[in-house]
Amino acid sequence: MQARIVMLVDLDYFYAQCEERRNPSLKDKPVVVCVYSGRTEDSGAVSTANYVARKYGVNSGIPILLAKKKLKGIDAVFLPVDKEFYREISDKIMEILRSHADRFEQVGIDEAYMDVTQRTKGNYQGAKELAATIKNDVLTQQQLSCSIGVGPNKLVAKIAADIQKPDGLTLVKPEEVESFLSPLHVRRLVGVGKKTEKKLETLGARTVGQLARFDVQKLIEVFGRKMGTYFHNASVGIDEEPVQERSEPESLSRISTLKEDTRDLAVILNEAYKLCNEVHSKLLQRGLVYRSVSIYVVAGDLSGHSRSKTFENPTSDLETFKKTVKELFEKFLSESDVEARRVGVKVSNLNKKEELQKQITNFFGFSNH
DNA sequence: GTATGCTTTCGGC
DNA sequence: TTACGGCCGAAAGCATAC
Repeated sequence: MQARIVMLVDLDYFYAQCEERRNPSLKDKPVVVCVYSGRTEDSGAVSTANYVARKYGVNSGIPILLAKKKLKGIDAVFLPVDKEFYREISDKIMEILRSHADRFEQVGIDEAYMDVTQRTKGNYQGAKELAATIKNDVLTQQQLSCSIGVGPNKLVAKIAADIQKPDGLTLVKPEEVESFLSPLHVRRLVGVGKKTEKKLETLGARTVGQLARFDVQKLIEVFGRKMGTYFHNASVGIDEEPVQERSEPESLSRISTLKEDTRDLAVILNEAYKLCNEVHSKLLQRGLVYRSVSIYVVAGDLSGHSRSKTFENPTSDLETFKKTVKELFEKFLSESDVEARRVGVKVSNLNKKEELQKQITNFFGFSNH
């Protein structure tokens, strides 16, 4: 059993960089890729901005109108998201990355983990050269830059990739892991959210280094065996999570913004059913069945609310989906007095249809041995 | 007590 | 002065099971 070498490849400011590639004259201007909600002209939020725009404080998630204010008087370009175009580019780049990996795991549209232990023979100089080759291949074949983190596992590779970007390459060798992680805030560890951060702070652990000095037993007392052990391991850079193909998504959802805020069930369902149709057609395309249905409401004050229901048995039925969505919105409206600004629907607990049938067949047909 | 499953909320991109 | 998406998986809280 050899020590692993894992890479995390992150495509830089992905949507905006795709737009720069399509129209290179944008390159020296602020480029702001926006999700327009359609409620009013320019209502919506910024999805991604290039680094020229970021210098002006234009970051992901801010309102489009705020971005325009920050860029007032500047020769900036605002574009709507073109997800299909980005998806095409992503697919081609992921193919390149996959060809350089022993094992490959795509995470979202612009990130992937690669296990490169075998082909680098566990050698970090080899890994550095491979990473440089990958960056060069992506640049010459698809004209996009990326940032790569290299380390002994996914946890370290992911954090390393964040150290230098855009166009970064950061290696953290096993003997460097401790000094690399020590000064970082505990919040950077996967599994540490706001509440856990608070709890750890109370215990006196703000940084990963401070967490590492805690007795495992103490952590187990506070967080339970599973999480306590996990936190201890993470704090000293131990992470055994394998790089694994992610074949299917865990959930499929659609959300959209209403013309105006409302509590009118008919208006809400009219929109929600359209979303159901779209989610359902994606389900069929992928040959998936669902076991849970959720609805989502963003209120006028932008607070989020949801309701969900899980069935005993999986189904792919559209009418069941819509009926459940209706029940959940009725439930939500009776329990809450907020007005809906955006409404969404989601299916989760997904499974491949054929595999389900295989399981049933196996169970009923071939289990008598 | 700890694990597991379900529901709701949070937060990254 | 305010302004505000869409999608995903992770986190957190709770109930129940072992």
